[in-house]
Amino acid sequence: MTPHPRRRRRGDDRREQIIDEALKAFADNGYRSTSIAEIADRCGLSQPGLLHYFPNKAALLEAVLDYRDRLDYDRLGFDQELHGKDALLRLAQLVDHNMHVPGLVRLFTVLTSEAVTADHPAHDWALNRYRDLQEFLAGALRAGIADGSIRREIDPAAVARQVFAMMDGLQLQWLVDPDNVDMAALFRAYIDELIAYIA
Amino acid sequence: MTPHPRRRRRGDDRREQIIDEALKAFADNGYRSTSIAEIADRCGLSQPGLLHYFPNKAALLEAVLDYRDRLDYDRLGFDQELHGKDALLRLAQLVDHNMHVPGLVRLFTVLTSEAVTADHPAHDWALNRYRDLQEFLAGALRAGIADGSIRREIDPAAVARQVFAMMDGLQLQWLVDPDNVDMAALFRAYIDELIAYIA
DNA sequence: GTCTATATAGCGATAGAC
DNA sequence: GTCTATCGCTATATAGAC
Repeated sequence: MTPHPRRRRRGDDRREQIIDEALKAFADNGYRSTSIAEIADRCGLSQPGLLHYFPNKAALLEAVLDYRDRLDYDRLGFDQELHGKDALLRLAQLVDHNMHVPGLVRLFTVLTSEAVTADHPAHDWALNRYRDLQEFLAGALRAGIADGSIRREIDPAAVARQVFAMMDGLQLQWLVDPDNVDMAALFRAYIDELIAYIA
Repeated sequence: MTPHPRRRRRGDDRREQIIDEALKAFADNGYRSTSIAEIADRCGLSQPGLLHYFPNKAALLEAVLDYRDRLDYDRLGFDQELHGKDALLRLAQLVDHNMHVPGLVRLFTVLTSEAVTADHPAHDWALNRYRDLQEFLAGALRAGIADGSIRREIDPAAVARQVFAMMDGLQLQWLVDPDNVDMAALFRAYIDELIAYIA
């Protein structure tokens, strides 16, 4: 209450609110089908009122994606230099958690698929996101090979791609039919078998 | 040339042409972002001219999905009662082939992700498609268990879901970054390991 | 910082002429 | 079978008042 003008500026709150509502809206209907007027409305703003904070729709999308990446990377422990199996188990934990935030999962899934066309404003984001995730896991697997906990014959880059493919594919099936797909259990079963295979 | 009016009606050609162009357009930009005027234009038709063949946009989408399903199910040999490993190898062949038809793959990927919201006109299609595919493969795996070529401990329904998850996830990565993702090789490696594991 | 008003463009669908 | 014309609606973005 009584927001002190020196430290807690109103503008920053508005920005956060807009990003939050935009995230939900993009997750529900994708980027192209969501109007900024609808997002503005959910914030109790007029459409030009929203455009006071973001110059255009693409800039708003970018802010949403930055926010989402920060959440995910924090949860993954991106910087923590995890070794092979630890990184895989961390991913299984992430999928467990994702079942409680369907909105975020839907945002990622809808946007990534929408962004497969090269001219989409989120195409570079999708490309870099896969590269980052793949390098994170491939690095962890290489570390596991180095310390002898993972067999030398396995291909870290290929396994990394397969793991994220399984994760995304299960997310898609879960989103389409949430009551009949236990995403976390299916992913954990895959990870357990994979760990047994690569050890 | 010189189309005989009795057998080869012009209207059927037009319908096929419209479906073909609609498929490409939906694959490029999704359903919601594609206008029927744009599809009509690619066919050398006006927008009301197109609506002479399909009463509305959703009906056109349905025709496109029917067409796509027919292509896929034919290629899978849906009716042929394949046993365990044969069905898995057939899927690997399908992924090989898919690398030559990126448009069809994109159609499926973009539409399925768009259709995760329950009100989307393709939502039921996506749901039934996964159910059909999952039952096809789960049935084949059960047949493999029955004839002793697959271990009794494996869960046919779970493995079937995982296999299609891997397929879809690799498709997504391939579409985002075609030059750096060898979808067919990654899927075949997964299938080979899976066959070794379940045998 | 937020508004009203508006410019400009696109959408799906229908009516009716040829 | 295909067109022009048009309705009613929605979109992004800008101009300018308060």
